[in-house]
Formats: sequence, C-alpha cells, structure tokens
Amino acid sequence: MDKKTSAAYNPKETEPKIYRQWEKSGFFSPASAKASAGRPDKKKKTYVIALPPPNITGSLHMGHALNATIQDILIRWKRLQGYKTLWLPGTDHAGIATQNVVEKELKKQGLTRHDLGREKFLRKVWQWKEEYGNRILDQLKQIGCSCDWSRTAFTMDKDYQKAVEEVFLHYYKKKWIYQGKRVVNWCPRCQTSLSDLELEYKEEKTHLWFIKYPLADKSKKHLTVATTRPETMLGDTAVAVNPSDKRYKTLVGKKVALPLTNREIPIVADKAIEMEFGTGAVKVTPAHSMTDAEIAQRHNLPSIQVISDKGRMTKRASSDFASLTVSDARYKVIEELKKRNLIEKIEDYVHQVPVCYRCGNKIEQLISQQWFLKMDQLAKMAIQAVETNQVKFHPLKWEKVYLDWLSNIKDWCISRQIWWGHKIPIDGVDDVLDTWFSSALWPLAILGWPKKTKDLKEFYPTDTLSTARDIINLWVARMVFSGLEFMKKAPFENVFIHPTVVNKEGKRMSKSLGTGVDPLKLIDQYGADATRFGLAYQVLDNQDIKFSEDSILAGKKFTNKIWNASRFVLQQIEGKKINLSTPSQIKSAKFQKNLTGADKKILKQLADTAKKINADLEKFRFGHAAHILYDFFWRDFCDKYIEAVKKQDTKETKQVLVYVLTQSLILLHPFIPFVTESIYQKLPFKREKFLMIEKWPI
RNA sequence: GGGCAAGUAACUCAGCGGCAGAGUACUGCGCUUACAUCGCAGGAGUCACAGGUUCAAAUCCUGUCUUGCCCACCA
Repeated sequence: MDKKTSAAYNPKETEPKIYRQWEKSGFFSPASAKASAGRPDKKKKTYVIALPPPNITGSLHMGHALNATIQDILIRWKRLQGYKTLWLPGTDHAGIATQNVVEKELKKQGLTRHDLGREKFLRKVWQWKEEYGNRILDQLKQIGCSCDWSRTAFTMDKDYQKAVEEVFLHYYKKKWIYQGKRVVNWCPRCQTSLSDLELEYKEEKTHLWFIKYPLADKSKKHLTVATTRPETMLGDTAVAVNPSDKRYKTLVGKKVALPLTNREIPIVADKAIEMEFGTGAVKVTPAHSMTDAEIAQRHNLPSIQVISDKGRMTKRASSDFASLTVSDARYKVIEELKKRNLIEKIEDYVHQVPVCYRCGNKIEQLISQQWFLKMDQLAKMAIQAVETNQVKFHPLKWEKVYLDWLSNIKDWCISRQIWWGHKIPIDGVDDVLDTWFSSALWPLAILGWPKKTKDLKEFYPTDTLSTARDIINLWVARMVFSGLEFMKKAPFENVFIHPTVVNKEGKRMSKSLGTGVDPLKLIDQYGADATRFGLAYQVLDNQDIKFSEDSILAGKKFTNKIWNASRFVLQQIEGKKINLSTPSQIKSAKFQKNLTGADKKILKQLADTAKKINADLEKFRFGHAAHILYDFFWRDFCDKYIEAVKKQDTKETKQVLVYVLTQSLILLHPFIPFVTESIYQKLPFKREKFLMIEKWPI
C-alpha cells in the first residue's frame, strides 16, 4: 500500500477477492483448524453453530442478514480464540411454500399439479430446487459468512430422509403417533391441514348476525343466537348456553327447529359459553369449530360437515346450498332468513380471522382424518431442559414464550395433504409430514444421525442457536425435545433470540407491503463490512430494531477510516525494520521505560477494549461491542493517539503503533472481516497467513 | 382478554442513582505527516405525563397515556 493508493476504500473490489481466498484456504472447515492451547476454556475444544436453514424459496431479507452477521461474529470470534469451529449451513425444503411457488409457475402455462400427477410434479419441484435452491446460500457468502460449505445440508437429502423415517417409526412404535378424525385448520387453497402455529391472523370487519331459532314446541317462542358465520348454521347440531345463565335455565333440554333445515337440535348447557357475549346463546357446529367439537364431545352431539375441503358447501348442508362458495352461501342464508323474518338485528363487528401463513387465504376449520404426535411427554422434557438451565435463552425473557406454549400444548397435527415433503412411511399413506417435523431434527440430522458418525460424536450438541422470536415454538421447542428424545442431550446450550428488524414506524418489514429494505442493495451500495457493522451496531437489548440506514452509512465511513488509519501506520514504518511485538514484549519493563504518556494510554485503552468486547460477546451484546470498538478505534486511536504520534518519533512509538493497529484489526475482524483481512495481508512483517486465524487477545 | 417491549436532540438510539451523550442532519472555520467518507468548534433536549423514595432521579417505586409486537376457542 503506497501513497499512490486511492484514499477511498473500495469494498466492491476487495470483498469478493478476499472471500475467494478464505474459501480456498479451507479455514472455514474445522478439519484445517486446530484447537489452540490459548483458548479460554481448556476443556472445550469445539464451537458449533447450526445455521437456521433458510427456505429454498427464500431470498435474503433483513432478518437473514442480521442473523447471518450475528452468527458469523460468534464463529469468527471463537475461531480467533482458538476453538475448532464449525458453522454448518443448509436449506429447508419448505413444503407448502415451495409447492406453491412451483404451482404458480405451472399456472402460467394453464396447468395444475393434478394435470402432471404426483411423480411428474415432484420432478418439477426438484428441478426448481436444483436451479434456485442455493441462491440464498450464495447471498450469505456475499455478507461474508464463514460457513463450512463442504457440509451443506438439505432437509430432503437422502440421509436426512432416513432420519425423518427413523423418527416417525420410533414415535409410531411408542404409540405417540396416532391417526384420528379431528377438526383441523384447513387451507382450501393449499388443500392441506395446518397446525395452529402455521396460522396468521388478519383483522376482518364483518357483522354479528343475531338469528332467531324458533323453539320446536308449539310455544311460538324463540331463542336468539349471535354469530359471525351464519352459513355454518346448516351444520349446527345444538345451541349451547352457560349452565348458570338464568335467562335460559328453563330452556336447557328443550329443542329448537333449526331454520332452513328440517332438523330439530337440542339446547345444551356448557361452561365454555361466555354469558356476556352476544346473547349468551351460541350455535354449535362441531364439524367446523374446535371449540364446538369439544362441546359436542361433552354432550355426545353429532357432527355435520357442511363445508368441503375445497371451501364449498356440501350436499349435507342441504341441496339448495350445495357447491356454493362460503361467501355466496352466507349471502343466501341471510337472504332466506330475512324472508322468514328470522334476523333480529345485525351489528358491526371486527375480529381476527385466521389465514394461511403461506398463501394468506382464509382458513376453514373442518373435520378431517389426520396424523397426530402426542405432545405430553415431549413437552415435559422440553420444559425441564429450560427449567434446569440445560438450555438458556438470551435475553432470558423469551423463555416465557417457550414455557407458556409448552405448558398448554395440544397434540401436534403432523400430516399435510401436499405432495412436496417427507412421505409418511406407512404403506398406502399419501400424506406428507409437516415441514417442521423434519426441521425439528436439524441439529441431529445434519451431523449424520441416526448413523453414529464422527461428526455427530465430535460436534453434537451444538453451542449456540441464533434465531428469530417468531419460531421459538414452531422450531426451537421442537428441536429441544427431539434432541432430548434421540440424543438424550439438548441440541444447543444457548438460544439467542435476535431483535426483529422493523421499519421506522415500528411495523414489520414485509415484501408484499413494500416496507422492506433489501440487504443486497445495502451491500452493493455500502459494502458487506458496512452492512454488517451497521446491523450489529443496532443489536441492543430491544425487541425490535427500527432500521436506520444511517448506521450502515456510519459503518461505511468507519471501514474507510480503518483503511486510512492503516495506511498512515504503514507509511510510518515504511523502509524501517519493524517486527510485530508480542504482548509480553510490550509489557516488559525495558520496553515500557521508553514510552510516552500517549503510548501508555493507548495500550491501556486497547487492553480495556479487548476485555469489554469479550464480555459483551459472551452476553450476546453485539451492539454494545460495536459501539465500544467504534469509539476506541476512531476516538482513542485515530483522533488522539495518531495525532500524538505525529509529534513524537521514537522506535517504541512505531512499535506501539503497529501493535495497537494489529490488535485492533483482530478485535474488529468478527464485525468487519473484509477490510481488516485485506489490511492484515499488507502488513510487512512475519505474521499468520490470514487474520481470520490470528490469536484473539484475552 | 392476557403478555412483552418502547417512549431522551429534527431522525435512529446509547446512558439506567452523581454536571444530559453518539451517529445522521444542521451552522462556522479548516485540504494540518492517513482519511473532506476527514478534523476542530458550535447550535440543538421540562429525558412521554403525574405522584413517590433519596442529600441527589433520565436512571429506583407506583400509576396514567401513547405506540409496536406476540399469545388466546368470546362464537
């Protein structure tokens, strides 16, 4: 680096070049890294992170970029500390999401998956996966992730499929997996069942219809029920009231004549009914409501399915309504009731309706034959692991989300009626397993389980899982019990729940709403170092990051500052014989004797900074660490020390200058890997081949 | 309905008992042995509100308001 070098650092030129060198070096893999004796925990040799596998349909968003940065900081820090590190990457087949994407492509040609048939369709999905499935991994490379790409896994790999099969059969033999006809969440568009966790809720402005149900005796009296779903009345098999509701006491046990049908249905008393809501009398539709199904079970009521899996009314609803869509049926029901003068009143009403998390269509609850996994024992184990501190959440508050869910858990509906996924390994069953059934095995299966591989022995359990809070239950809890059930050990010790990146209004970043910021654009504009630093800088103790591009800009200026300060240092030692001092040489009395006050001060500040960064990273305080580094390097080192150096010219000062710069590069490297590595490679004295395998100051 | 979190400079946030801070934006001056993506100097704040504890509160306690997020079978 001579004086002719451009003063502005150019990440676009440097970053891809450096990444290729790293990848070629083999140091991303634990095979070429030796655990060094200097590491802080002598008993522990390895440090392992399993990358939360992004969906093959995915493209890098802010959440990925943030989480990738966090994990890479941890891995690079531990690698520098002397651990044998493994960061194992991979992708998830993402059942419904991927199937939907491929179906959409087919639709452009006017085809459905049924036109192709199962086998041909699956071939198409595999093709799609081969073509696009690794896009997101390439994007992770762009932000500098030091994953061991040679171990890249996929949740539908042959070995992974074997693991899933093994797990299914294990539970099946234990009689924890059973089949049953239950009311499930059903997406009429995706044509499959969904678990509760796969629902999202949308606010819907609708009405509360108050419908008169005439008593079946000759009294000409009636009972009024309030409902948001008038069309389902065709499937009512009772009306329920609270047992202590005085208004209806005399009616319990009597019958009403269900309008628009020729059926008579009983009035039952059930404690699940809130007296305050509506009229306190509720229509019971056991085929289309989980709550109603429970009431029906208690009172031994029949169940009549009036909505089909296609979201249309069935013949059992009555021939007048058969094959109407739900909304058409609603309209017609209300018209018919109006004609008969059975609508007492209509109120405006706002409520949350469940929608499919993959396609956004409204969910129907309907009765269907599905496979379930018993959760009582597994949940108990998962709760215990956290209560006994085998698994620790950071920040701690998130363990409440986990424990609350597990302590009120229902059996897990694990079957899906889509084609893309792991087939249930029972002859003659066409259903596939919930994607999360296989994701739950991630930390085991990627290390080779159920085979007793070397990797499994050496790298299980992993150390830290860094992930988003919205999959604490969907994924984290299920990995914990899977690890405990099959390895007798939780799959990780620490769970870091990173903040959610939101926009300035505090709303979720969303591609469909156009409120997202594309991290790839940031990398293009500011560089990967700047993007990483800017993101890490905002990881404070909050639940959310209100994303501010200013931090990324600050990151870009910071990388430039590092670049230029290094140029200055290198100019100072140009042509001089300088060797890199060791910490003990710097500390020696002989050396210290000739130091100025400024020299001593910067050395002290360096030592303090190293200590603080270490403590912060131990506690996952990435933002704080980034602030400390920024202030130390810019304020203490550049503004103060370098300015002082300009007025003092001793051999010791040059040594200190070089020493502090090199140590700073090491401390900065996990956050800002590219520019620090590229400067390190220009240092004109004996050193390691790469900064990424230097020794972390402890 | 239950829970979590946040409200400090124009914006994004640190600080979490002892003189109110940073980045960005703004103003003025400066190309000085790296850096103008910079340096120096400066303006800018009833620390949401109301009580309380304390010699001392942005910081601890209580309550209120506003905003965001999660969970929940009020049909």
